Amino acid sequence: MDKPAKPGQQVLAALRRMIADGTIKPGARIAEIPTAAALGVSRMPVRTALRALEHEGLVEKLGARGYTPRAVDAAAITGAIEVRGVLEGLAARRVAERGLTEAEAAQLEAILAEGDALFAKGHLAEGDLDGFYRYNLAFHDLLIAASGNPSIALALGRNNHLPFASAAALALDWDDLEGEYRHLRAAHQEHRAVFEALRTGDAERAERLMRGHAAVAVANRRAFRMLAG
Amino acid sequence: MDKPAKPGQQVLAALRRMIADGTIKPGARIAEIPTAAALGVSRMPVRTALRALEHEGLVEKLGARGYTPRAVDAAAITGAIEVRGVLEGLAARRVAERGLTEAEAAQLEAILAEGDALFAKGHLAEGDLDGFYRYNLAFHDLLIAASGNPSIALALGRNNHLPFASAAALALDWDDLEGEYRHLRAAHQEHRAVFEALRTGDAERAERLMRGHAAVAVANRRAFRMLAG
DNA sequence: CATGTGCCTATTGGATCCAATAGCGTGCTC
DNA sequence: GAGCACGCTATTGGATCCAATAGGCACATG
Repeated sequence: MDKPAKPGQQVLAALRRMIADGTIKPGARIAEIPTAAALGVSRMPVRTALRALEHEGLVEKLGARGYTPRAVDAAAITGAIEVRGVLEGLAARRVAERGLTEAEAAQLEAILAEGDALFAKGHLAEGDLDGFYRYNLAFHDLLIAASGNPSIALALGRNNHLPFASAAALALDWDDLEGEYRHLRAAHQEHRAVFEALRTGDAERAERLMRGHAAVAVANRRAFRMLAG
Repeated sequence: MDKPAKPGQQVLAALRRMIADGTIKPGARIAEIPTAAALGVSRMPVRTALRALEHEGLVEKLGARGYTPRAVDAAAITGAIEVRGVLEGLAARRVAERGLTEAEAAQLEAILAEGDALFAKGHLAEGDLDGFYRYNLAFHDLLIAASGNPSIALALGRNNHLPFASAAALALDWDDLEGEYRHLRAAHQEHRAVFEALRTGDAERAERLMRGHAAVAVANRRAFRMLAG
């Protein structure tokens, strides 16, 4: 399981990482040939990856002189999180309006039970962060899938690539695990509240809750500290 | 101006058209080699175009057996329009919250004046449809740009490729020009209402109006008739 | 007769090569 | 001395070739 990654995917991941961690600074040119040489592949996967990153909005074409990373500042991240908020809010609204099916309710309950289990003992254990990651993602994904509107998932696909913008991107402060425990538990309780709104068919409330749920990520100071540092 | 199109762009446009007009039906396989042969180019631009269309959500990968057009039904279009509604609603909200600058207000007023001129004489002339198209697009684009959130424009980029989903896609019933005149004038009046909400800083109202403005496109029967026929 | 296995072929992904193009520097001219 | 034009070079886009892979079919076996 260490090396099954296809070359093309590795190039894409490598470029994403380099852009994210500042190895390639915004404003710097990204040409195909040097990049391909540096990564030890041909120009082809690099070209593919750059086109994909352009579609994702991470880089922008620089005329006929290659690409350059798009500057990603705190405002951009905030904007992406706002977009996620309204899209997931729309998903929640639609699910509430349509009403939960038996199967969906059972599935959501099962997912939320995982969350309950994580926080039952009052603190975070080692594997719990990974557990929360999966639980959180499952909740959001199921909600989006249940919305019955594929355009929502499609539109969300973009934002998830920006750092900290995705629901999957947990910005954890490892120096303040108690604080993080409270944050994550609050998020879990918001999930429960959304679930109640869905069950009762309160579309307005479901949308509002879901929007607010995304907004808390904006308040996470850790993300901005990392940007500054 | 007849032949300046780059080969790659032509392939992309050709595939889009073929998918839109049903030359390639959903469920049918799109393989690189036959497609390239049919279009008289090599596999490379076809590959590029298919990747782009996949990002746009018009086709989906069929395992290792090529691509297939995504089925686009009335529900999909409705969904895309809903997404456009919440995104443009978010843009309007942000502009209203932040307040219009002098320059933005003047620009919007100039654009709206174009709309006023179009409807002043009480009926639609020949070139007016084109005029409305440009006016409408200018209004929406300016609003999105003024939101200061590039993620909105990025997310909207996806939906505009689906037929009838974009603000630029006017579904006109050429057999009922009087009815269309009323529709378009109503849209123009909604623009005016949004502008008022922006000026007064009523974010809630601006968002609601903008959402409703997108929703009227859903009610347009013409789109569904075209789908059926 | 059904099922599992192994080979074969069709198809995509990657590498290398070639052509077109745009930017840029230099030199000439006014 | 400044501006324009020409040619050069760097870089992307396209074509062709090769390798890896997955799906399908046939055959053998239980």
